Amino acid sequence: MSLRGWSANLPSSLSPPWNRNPPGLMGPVVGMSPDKKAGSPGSQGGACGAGTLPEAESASSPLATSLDRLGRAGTGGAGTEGETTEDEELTNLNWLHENLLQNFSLGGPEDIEGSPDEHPLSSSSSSSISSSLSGGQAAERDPLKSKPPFSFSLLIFMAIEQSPSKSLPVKDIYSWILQHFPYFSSAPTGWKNSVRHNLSLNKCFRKVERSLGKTNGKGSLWCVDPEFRPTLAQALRKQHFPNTHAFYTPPASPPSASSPPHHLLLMEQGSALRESDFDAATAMMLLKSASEQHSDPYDQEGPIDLSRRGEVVLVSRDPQQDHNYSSSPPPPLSRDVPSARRAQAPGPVGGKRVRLRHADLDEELKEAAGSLLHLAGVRPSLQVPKQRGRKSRKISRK
DNA sequence: GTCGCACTAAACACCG
DNA sequence: TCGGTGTTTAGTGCGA
Repeated sequence: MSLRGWSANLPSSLSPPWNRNPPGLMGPVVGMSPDKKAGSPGSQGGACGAGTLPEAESASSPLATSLDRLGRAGTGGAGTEGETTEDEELTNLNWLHENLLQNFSLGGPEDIEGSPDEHPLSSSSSSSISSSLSGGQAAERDPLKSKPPFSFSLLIFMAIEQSPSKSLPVKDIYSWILQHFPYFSSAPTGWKNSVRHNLSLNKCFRKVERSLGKTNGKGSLWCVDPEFRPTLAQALRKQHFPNTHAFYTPPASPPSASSPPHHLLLMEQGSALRESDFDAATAMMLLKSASEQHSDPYDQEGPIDLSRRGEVVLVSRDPQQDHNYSSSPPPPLSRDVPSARRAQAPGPVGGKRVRLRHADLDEELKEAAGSLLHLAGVRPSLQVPKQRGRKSRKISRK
């Protein structure tokens, strides 16, 4: 069954956005004139961080934990694009599973058991990446090349956060996106413009002067404003797992029981390529965000003891932030926060964080666990985040 | 119907 | 001069 096949079996509301979206999704991308610089994306991919960004390559982040390894392998990080093999991803996913699922004992192990030996992860996720891509069924690949269910801001966020130095030049951001979302490789360069647009306008991102000879001109480094890192992480989670609880909540019958849900079928069919990719990134971000709150040098709140479920500094759960991770009181929340961001004093600013109550923390942890379950293939009937992406754009606007 | 947000496109300026 | 980068503005579509 093809991806289209299974998606066709689902209600439209459960269908992943990239399938739910008609060809009009990113219509301009598909229908627009081919990228004049079509070669650039591919050619840039190999240069991700290597050579062009020594600081990113060599920088050993204080946060360089296993999570970072995960991130690096997932991104190709300091390596080249081609070096990121499925095995690496699988290894990392295994690590994720082995370490984190076991460390996260929030809802009880029954939530994450799902018979590890028969874990869908072992038979799907990473292997599906190559198999799906190497398959000759272009028609089935198309959906996989649909626009990822992440906003550009989140893509940038993931790219930056997965870099060892937590900062990337735009070029490497391009590369990361291209590497993880091949959709963009066939998209016109307009998306690059959007990336830059986001970098400039989204106050979540800050430009860092490059110290290595390069001054301000080309190739500034971009990093995530530490103040917004948790917010972005949460936005990522929210965007990807809006209804995590739906599957986090232990089902009446285990997912792997006699009546496997759609998602398991799909995983078995190796059709979850893109999603698995997303999952890896998302789960990593979730976990990283959790760990980085623990070690974020910018975090003035000090280390977080997950075992101490009293107060944890997390972002506000203001529904508004579900869609606007850049939201914060001082600057306007409107889409374009141009000079507001720059006018804003860099560095941590108090008052943006709220302390989550115990219940909220539980919810966070549950969501994290849900993400891991999702990563492991236990997914909520393809509960894909509410796709904010446009479904269709008129090809001819002007 | 309105509003906010994400996205796209374009133009322009700056820098190497 | 050219290409990459960064900024800004305008317009569009979608979901809440």
